[in-house]
Amino acid sequence: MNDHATPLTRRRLRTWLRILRLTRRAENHLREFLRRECDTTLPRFDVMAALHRAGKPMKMSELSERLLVSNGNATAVVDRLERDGLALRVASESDRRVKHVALSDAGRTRFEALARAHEAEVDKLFANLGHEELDMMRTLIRRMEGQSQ
Amino acid sequence: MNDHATPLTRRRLRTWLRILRLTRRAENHLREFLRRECDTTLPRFDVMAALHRAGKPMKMSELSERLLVSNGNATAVVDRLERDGLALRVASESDRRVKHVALSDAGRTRFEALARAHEAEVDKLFANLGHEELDMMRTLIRRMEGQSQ
DNA sequence: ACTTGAAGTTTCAAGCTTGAAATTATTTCC
DNA sequence: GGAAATAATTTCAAGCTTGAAACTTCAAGT
Repeated sequence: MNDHATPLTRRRLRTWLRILRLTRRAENHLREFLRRECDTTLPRFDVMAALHRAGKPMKMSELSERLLVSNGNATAVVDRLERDGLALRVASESDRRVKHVALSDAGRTRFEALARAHEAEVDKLFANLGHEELDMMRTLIRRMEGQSQ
Repeated sequence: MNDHATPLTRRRLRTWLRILRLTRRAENHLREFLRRECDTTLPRFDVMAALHRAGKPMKMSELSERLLVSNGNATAVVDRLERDGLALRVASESDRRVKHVALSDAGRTRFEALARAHEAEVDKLFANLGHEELDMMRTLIRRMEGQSQ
């Protein structure tokens, strides 16, 4: 057992490239799906999902941290959602530096439909994996992130 | 065994979100690394890697297909690499619609240094995983892509 | 040769994304 | 209380990315 023909370093690189490819393919598929079927984009969906999940107004910085994007990026996407009436910005009362952002009623309604369609599409994408394989996948990811950051 | 408390659909979604987060984190880390230590960007690195790997001039369309990006995107990145003297475009002799793109000598030299640094950084990122876990990861990815798509 | 359709690439507008600088507000420390 | 450091957000330029339209060239059938 324990075939070390390929050095560990090389195998880590190959694995990373495989993960990257998988993610790109899935993202491309979902982007296309959201565009064609739902007339929206992935970044907008991600922001709406984060806001919906939070259930209460979020600070701009919480949003960008949650989504792993820059502050400037969050500002730009929220600007567009706000322009389209899907999100609202409210200045915080306790700290006037802070802006709270939340889905509007229209945004919440819109997102709930989007979320159902998106979930169904993800279900198709991962149709080949069952419970055990999915759990194994998440276990490996958790281990990967173990202490390295 | 076989705990189905969480429905399969929901578990597929959770797993996808975990993969997405892992990929984003790793990409952010590598982008930052390439910027700070190597004065370059991820898209440029990806294009150079594809050209280096091919070992011979590639059609623009082969490049964008390989990288899973649009043709317009490949054009833009190659434009910048060419401007910086790292890549070369040559019109095909047999088909005048086709442009072949390859690394210049400077580009090849530059990439070889970049690749070493990049590989070492990926090695750090995945330091927590050993041979078996990496193989398992790739097996799961292969199965995921099984017939869907 | 001519038309029609398809293929390869670029161009373009719009949107996404980053990192740095600027702006405004708060906190801390004299 | 005032200066200086810190924090939250926005602004901005540059680059990335897409999808559609335009352009050039090739292939096939007439």
